[in-house]
Amino acid sequence: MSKVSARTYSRYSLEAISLLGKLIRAARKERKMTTQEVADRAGISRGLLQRIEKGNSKCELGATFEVATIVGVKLFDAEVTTLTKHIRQTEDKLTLLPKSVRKKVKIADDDF
Amino acid sequence: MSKVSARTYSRYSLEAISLLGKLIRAARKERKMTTQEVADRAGISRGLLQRIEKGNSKCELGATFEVATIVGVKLFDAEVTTLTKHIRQTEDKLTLLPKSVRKKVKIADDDF
DNA sequence: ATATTACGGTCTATATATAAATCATTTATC
DNA sequence: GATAAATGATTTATATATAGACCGTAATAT
Repeated sequence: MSKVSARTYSRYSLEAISLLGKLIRAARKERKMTTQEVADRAGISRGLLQRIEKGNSKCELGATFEVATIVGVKLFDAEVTTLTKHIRQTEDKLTLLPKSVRKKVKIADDDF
Repeated sequence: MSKVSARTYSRYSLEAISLLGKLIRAARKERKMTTQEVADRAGISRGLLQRIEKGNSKCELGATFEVATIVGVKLFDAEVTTLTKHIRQTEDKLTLLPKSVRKKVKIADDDF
C-alpha cells in the first residue's frame, strides 16, 4: 500500500488514450475478432487487452501499439514504408539540431 | 532473472514506437527544453524520458502520451476538440456494433 | 582552454503491471 | 426458452518498470 507516485496526466493525453482504446475496440468488432483471439495474437493476456480497450493509461506502450496494429488501427495514419521514411527524416532533423540543449544562465530567468 | 514473458512485437509496432520517440526528441530540442525540464513537467523521472525517446516499448502509455503532448507532438494529428468529437463518433459506432463477437461454431474451422 | 551543464548509463529498492485462474453476467445462436 | 460462448470483473503471485541517486562523458558558452 502507501501510494507514492500517483502520476496524473493532462486531459488531452487521457482523451487520446481513451480514443485509441475505443478505436481498437471498434476495429476489433468490425473484424469480428474476440478479445481472446486478439490477445493471443498479440501475445498478451485477455485482461490486458480489456484494460487497453478501456483506455487505461498504465498499459505497456508496446502491447497497446501491437494490438492496434493487429486490429488495423494505423498509428500516424501511415503505412510501414512511409513510417520508415518518416523515421529517416526525423533522424536527419535530429542530427542537424544541437546535441545538447543549453539554458540561458543569465541573471534572471526569462521564462514566462 | 529467469525471463518468463519475453513479449515480442511486430516490426510495424516497433517502428511506430521508435518514430514516436524520435519525434518527441526532435520536438523537445526544437523547443529548447532539457530532458530534466520535460520530465519534471510530465511528472516522471529523467531516466524514463530517455527510454521513451529511445523508443523503448515497455514504457507506460500514459507517460509517453503525456510527454508527447508537452513537447507538442500531436497524437492522431488532432486537437482536443476534434479528439473529443472523434471519441463520440467512435462511441456511436460502438453502440451500433454487436456487443459480443460470435464465432462460427460450425463443423470445421475455416481459418487460414 | 575552462567551467558548467546536459546527457547517457548503471545500480538498488519499491511500487505495480501483468498473467493466469476463476466466477458471474450478458449475449448470440439454436 | 435453452445452450454455449464472449465478456466483465476479481484475486493472487510474480516479473518488472520506475524513481532516485550516482557517476563519467560530452557539449556548450564564456
